[in-house]
Amino acid sequence: MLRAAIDLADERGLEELSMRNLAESLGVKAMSLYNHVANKEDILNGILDVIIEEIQEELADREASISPTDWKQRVRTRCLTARHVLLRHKWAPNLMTTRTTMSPTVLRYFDDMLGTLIAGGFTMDLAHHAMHALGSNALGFTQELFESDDLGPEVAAIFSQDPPPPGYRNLVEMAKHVEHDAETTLGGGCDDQFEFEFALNLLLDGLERLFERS
Amino acid sequence: MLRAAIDLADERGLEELSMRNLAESLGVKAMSLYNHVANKEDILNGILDVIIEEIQEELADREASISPTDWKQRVRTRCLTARHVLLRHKWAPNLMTTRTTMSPTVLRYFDDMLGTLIAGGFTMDLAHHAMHALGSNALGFTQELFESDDLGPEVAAIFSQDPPPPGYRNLVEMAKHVEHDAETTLGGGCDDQFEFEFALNLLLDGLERLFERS
DNA sequence: ACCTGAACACCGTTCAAGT
DNA sequence: ACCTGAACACCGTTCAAGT
Repeated sequence: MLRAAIDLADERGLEELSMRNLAESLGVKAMSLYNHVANKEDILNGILDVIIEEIQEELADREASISPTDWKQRVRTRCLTARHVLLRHKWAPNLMTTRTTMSPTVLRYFDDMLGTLIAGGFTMDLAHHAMHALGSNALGFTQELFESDDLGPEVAAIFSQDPPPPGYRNLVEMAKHVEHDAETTLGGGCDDQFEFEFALNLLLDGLERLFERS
Repeated sequence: MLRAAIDLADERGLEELSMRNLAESLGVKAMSLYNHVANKEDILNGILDVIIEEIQEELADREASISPTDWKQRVRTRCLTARHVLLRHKWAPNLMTTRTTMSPTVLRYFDDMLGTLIAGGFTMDLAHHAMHALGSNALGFTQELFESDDLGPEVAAIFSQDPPPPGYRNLVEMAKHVEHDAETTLGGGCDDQFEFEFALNLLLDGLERLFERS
């Protein structure tokens, strides 16, 4: 049933995941779902747990070859693996940011990350701040505030004016620069994978410096 | 009207912001709202614009005394000011993460941030990546994945067991450590302000190093 | 134990009708 | 120009009734 919910979200989006739609995809009526689950909240928390388990499974393969004390490589791998799984479930970040309570599965996931830092020699204090600083990177996503593919008509107008209107000149120039640089672009937009790794490396390098001084 | 929507969200939360409730708070019927706005989406985008404008106003005061070329201090001030405004509107981050199109007002806000980096001497390339790396920090929030105040009964049970169950030991130890450390704690939870600034400084210091080598 | 139809209290939104 | 009642197509959820 959680599987069916995930498939539905993958194929039709999060907003199409209603009790009625989910029931239909299972060949049953909506009210029957309440025999297996307390409410919709339960389903949403449940599918997130399944996603986390997917990440953990993929991690088991990828982490095996890395030294337990090489915290930097391990943390990087954890974040990149999470991101790899989330690419299959693009709705997951939006769901994660709206969840309010944390399940044991998610807790377990964070415990592994924290354990990686401790095993690498972090003090409890630095490890604590590091967990917060990694933030959503630990779960494989960054807050995408630049949905450059879906700019509305008003914004499109700003970018097509020549000369560009005052107050928007820097962004227009940046857009041109990005477009003309074949190395950092993918299909006209930004290279999300590169940007994710750039931010992640910034954080990891910063933590490494603090670690070496502690 | 946008003012009324913001007040409603401030007082009763984002989920209580419905067309019917908003209309009632204006002493009018729900259908009347459609004479002033195309749909609810318009309202949500509109109140975010108002929030951005609040940030810009507060920035006008705080930024005046900082040198235009001191990008680090300026960016830090921008992020902290945004955060300061968001503390008055706790629902705003959740709303920002679900918006899909960007308004000219938001665009303008990002243009100012980008301009700050350019004025500080950043290459266009580094400035571009910096904008992505700052992510939600630029708008004053980090993805709070640790809502430590609202842990459900299952999670509470994990933290109250002695000895702690395997797989959760690092987190339990960290929780104890944080609780016993009066300097880094506020009311038993984490010091969100400290964590925000910690992550922000990590990013700023990292960018500074890249800047000096470019 | 599991399913279901009918109903309830909500949504956002449309439309024809009022002033 | 602005407001409104009635209605539509949706929600999540409850409950009494079926097997």
